Amino acid sequence: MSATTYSISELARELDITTRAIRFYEEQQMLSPERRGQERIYTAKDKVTLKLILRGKRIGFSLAECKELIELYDPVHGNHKQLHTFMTKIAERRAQLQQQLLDIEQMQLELDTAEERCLAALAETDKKQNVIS
Amino acid sequence: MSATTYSISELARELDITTRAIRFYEEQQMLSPERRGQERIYTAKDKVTLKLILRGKRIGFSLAECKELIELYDPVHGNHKQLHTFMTKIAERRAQLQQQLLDIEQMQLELDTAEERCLAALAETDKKQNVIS
DNA sequence: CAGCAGGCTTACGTTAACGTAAAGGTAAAC
DNA sequence: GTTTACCTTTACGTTAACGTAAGCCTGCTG
Repeated sequence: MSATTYSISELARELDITTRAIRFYEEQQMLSPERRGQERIYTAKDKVTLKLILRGKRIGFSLAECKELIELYDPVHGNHKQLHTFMTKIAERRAQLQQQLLDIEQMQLELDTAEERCLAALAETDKKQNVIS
Repeated sequence: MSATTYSISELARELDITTRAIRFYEEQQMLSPERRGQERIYTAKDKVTLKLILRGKRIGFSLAECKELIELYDPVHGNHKQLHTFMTKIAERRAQLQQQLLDIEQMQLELDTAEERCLAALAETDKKQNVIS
């Protein structure tokens, strides 16, 4: 069972990012792919990590925050105190996500009314059109 | 009915941002408060705009995107073609919000399992503690 | 009237997250 | 054997979104 691996450009194509970005994430210690000579070899796990990063970014997390999320996802190795800080961070993230849900709901409502106003205005211009034609 | 107005530092305190940020948003044409001499005078509408900006930022929108949202919120004045571009933008934003909802759901699930692993690990260390004590 | 709180403008500094370019190494293909 | 297609490192450039500081005006207040 030879595990599937990826070259950097394969991953870049598949995830629609640049190789530069991938290397940058490695600089930031969010990835540590194996090497065959100089070349970076990525595993399925690396791909998952990258997807986590991209998802984090989509909801406006900084790379630093994404890194924390990845560490949460990592096998827990810490001591009692570390575990508590982890739990605290998880709670914080949860609260943030909750706030974002509210924000998104509100924004959807506003898009609704904005759309209504647009439609109403369109109806107006259509009327005038009819008068002319 | 003298409308309530705010000084820049009042708004800053209330919304928990700096006066610099508020002035910056004005530079970016997202606000245009009246002046009494040199001093900026903010109305309730300005406050709403600022809240829109802050909410946009919380869900990871750039200021440029926030500005678009504000323009959507503005009284519609455009012509037929403009209205259609507006509607398109609204649809785009809606799709983005929808994706964010999915992303947040996924992340919540992952926080769940991360928390479970933490709790499990805590239970382990507690066991050892008991053996020692 | 000196001092302080708050407001203004102008302008340079800073951080994050890459983009872009230069210079070079390897391996298959023509 | 030299293009072509990748890969590498190093390093400077760029944009967004303010932070920070300097220098100045103004209206109280002790």
